[in-house]
Amino acid sequence: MRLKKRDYVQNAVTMAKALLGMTLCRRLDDGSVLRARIIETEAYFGEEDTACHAHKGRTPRTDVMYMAGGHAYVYLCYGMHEMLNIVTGPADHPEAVLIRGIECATGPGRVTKAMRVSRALNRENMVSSKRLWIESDGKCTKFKASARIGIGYASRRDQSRKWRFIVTP
DNA sequence: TCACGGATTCGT
DNA sequence: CGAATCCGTGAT
Repeated sequence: MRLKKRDYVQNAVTMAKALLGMTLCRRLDDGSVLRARIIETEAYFGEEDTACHAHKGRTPRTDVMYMAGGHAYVYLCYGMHEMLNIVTGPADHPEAVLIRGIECATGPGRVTKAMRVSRALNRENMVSSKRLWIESDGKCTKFKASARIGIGYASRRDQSRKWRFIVTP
């Protein structure tokens, strides 16, 4: 079943775990649909999380994270990689889940390449979009938690949080 | 207008 | 493990 708005309006850490095993769906311009099982995620939680892009407050870039859960936040990293995040939580509290891996593509840059996701989908409403959404079969998935990657700029405390989640076989 | 640096990737 | 890569962001 396709996720509804209420499914997205929850804590990003909870959502990051829940998204494991769910299916990321992408309809291309030619009508074909790409589907992939999500196997790795990371949570970014609010201005209090120094690893979160929104920790310095609301800016043109982070504005989308302040929208209600269910929107896509896509940005360019290292000048060359597009990153797909799912905005979660209530409006005005910036939270998001980075999709780090799908079956047959690990690494956030590879995920967007495989699923043909670009910044053109930034701010997309995944509740109503015909181009990007998520489906769940309701099943639980086992996973392991570890520290987030590539956040050396964050506080030691936030670097140590185990907010990276990977499906276990 | 411009200096800074990054939620990475790939090859060795 | 280290270099490539380069545009966007955010402040001036």
